[in-house]
Amino acid sequence: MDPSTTTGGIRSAADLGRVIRERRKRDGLTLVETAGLTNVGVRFLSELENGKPTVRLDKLLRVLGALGLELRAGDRDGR
Amino acid sequence: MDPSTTTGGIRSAADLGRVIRERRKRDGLTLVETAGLTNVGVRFLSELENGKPTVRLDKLLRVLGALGLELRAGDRDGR
DNA sequence: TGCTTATTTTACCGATCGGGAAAAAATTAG
DNA sequence: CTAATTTTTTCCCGATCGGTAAAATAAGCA
Repeated sequence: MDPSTTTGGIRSAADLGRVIRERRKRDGLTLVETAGLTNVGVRFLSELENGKPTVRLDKLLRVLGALGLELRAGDRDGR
Repeated sequence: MDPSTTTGGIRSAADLGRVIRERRKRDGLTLVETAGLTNVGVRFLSELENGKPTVRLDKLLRVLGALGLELRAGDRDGR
């Protein structure tokens, strides 16, 4: 199961941070590089990946986009 | 296709707002009610549903949770 | 193993903005 | 036209985030 890059449900900032970091690593990118191509600070990116709960949506979306990720919303029970 | 409550990809705050409002309406809830059970202000909720890009993640997640929604991240191409 | 280098985390400062409460204004429903 | 719902102000404290530098970790290599 779970063949593609689908993640388990994201219910917390920590979950999200995990997903992002995992993807970034998979792409062999450093924080500095990623920050550069997303127009966010390195510090922000680090905090984001570490599950800071109060990050702003726009910044978050920018990072996801740059990493080729996209969000989806659905019932908690899943697929 | 798309049998469950799966949404198209969420790439902007506007997309997200749309999903949230749709779901809230489907549940027959008012902003005041929803704000109450999510511990966020009515103003925030209104702005969120109208696509304010700078909302904070924690508040956002709280609302999604209260509405029985969950986020998922995957490749832009989808499933 | 120990050392060097690459990467990440954290501390500061300052400008900017988020969002709660409450009420008025505006839009929608009945 | 009246009641209900949503949007928008106002006041305002507290926190975010960028840039930068230093500290702490992780990686890489002989």
